[in-house]
Amino acid sequence: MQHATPSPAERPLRADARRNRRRLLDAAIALILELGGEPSRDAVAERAGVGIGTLYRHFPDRHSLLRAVALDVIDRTVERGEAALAESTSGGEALRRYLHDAVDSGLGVVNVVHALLDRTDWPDRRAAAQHVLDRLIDRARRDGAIDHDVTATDIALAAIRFCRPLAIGLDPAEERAIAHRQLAAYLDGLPVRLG
Amino acid sequence: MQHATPSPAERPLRADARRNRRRLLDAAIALILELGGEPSRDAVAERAGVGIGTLYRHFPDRHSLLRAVALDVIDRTVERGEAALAESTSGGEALRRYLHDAVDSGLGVVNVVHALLDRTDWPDRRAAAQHVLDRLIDRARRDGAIDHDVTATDIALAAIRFCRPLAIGLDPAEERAIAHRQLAAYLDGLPVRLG
DNA sequence: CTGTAAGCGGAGCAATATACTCCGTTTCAT
DNA sequence: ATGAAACGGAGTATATTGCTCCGCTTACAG
Repeated sequence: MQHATPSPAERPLRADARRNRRRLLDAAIALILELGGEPSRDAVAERAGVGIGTLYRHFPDRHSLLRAVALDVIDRTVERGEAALAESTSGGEALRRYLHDAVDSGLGVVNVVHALLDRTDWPDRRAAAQHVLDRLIDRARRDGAIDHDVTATDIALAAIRFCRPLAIGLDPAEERAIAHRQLAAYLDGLPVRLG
Repeated sequence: MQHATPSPAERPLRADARRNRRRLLDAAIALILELGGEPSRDAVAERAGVGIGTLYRHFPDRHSLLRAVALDVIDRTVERGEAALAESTSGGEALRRYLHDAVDSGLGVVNVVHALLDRTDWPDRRAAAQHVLDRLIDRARRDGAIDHDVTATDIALAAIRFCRPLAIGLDPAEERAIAHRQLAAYLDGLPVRLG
């Protein structure tokens, strides 16, 4: 045990491997958002412009692709949540911005994946997401932007509803535009006005 | 060609056949609402407590079950829309009632089915649904309940969004309760208050 | 009560879709 | 230039689903 044997995960990926991994993730996200369900492996590989062998090398078993997709999206959402918290002038504005960002960053896939995955997966990330949301709500409350009867569950469920793809054959831009419009109206209707 | 040969469709179904048909429809609706997608034939038959042969006798080809489900739900929705129009004291109230009824009567399956079916199917019913919606909006506008920039498309898309199953493993009652809460907030946030 | 046609169930086969492996070829990094 | 890493995709195994067929059961008219 002289020099710690570097676990294989540590070795940096070759450039093409990193690129393909990213492509697979993006393809999977796009497909899930489009069809509102789990896409077949072959479809993901084709969409990514990559061989199936490549998909299996990066994501060997049934769940690992979905897991990776969920982590990717959650991380992005948490990051944006932090930014919203840091940069917004009011709690209401931060919360509103967070939810609109969630629509844009594809949080919808997490909902879809969530249904397919064991809840015991990635407890840490879920905790991180939960934590950001809690802080957002807390601040919005302290600023008087939302009532106390608006719970974290309400917001989480709203995120699920408004981020979920309509799966009606709309193109992604239109889909997002609609989600933003509807979300805005919903937020306007929540007890007490959001900044 | 003496006495007009009665087309087979005309002969009234035997009592058990009618019961089973109804069961199949209900099972299909429940399954679609639960999993947010097309259920397998076998699953529908099992849920209905009926043999697969029976399913195929009633709905011989790929689309006929889905079509029947959609017609069933649309008819119910149109009916309720008419009632809302007839019984409500204001246009805003009628529109609000219509949307909440849509959540209850499983309009969500139409969204799901819609994506799987050819749009050229059942043009008549679609027209009927469209017509009720148009009248509801027209009346709500005349009553000053909604602005002119709230279009029929907005309302239709809202119906799609709020009726769509969350497919998160909630039981149906909870699912509906959430949809009602969210819909209410959304409606409150629409330009100009609904009666 | 009885006969019979309408209806039922579900085993089982065919078709399709999906998961996953394997290995010769290509690309990257040094 | 060369070895290690990664790639592609044909091909096979497996699961899923769609659908048929026919012997049995049930409704209901007479």
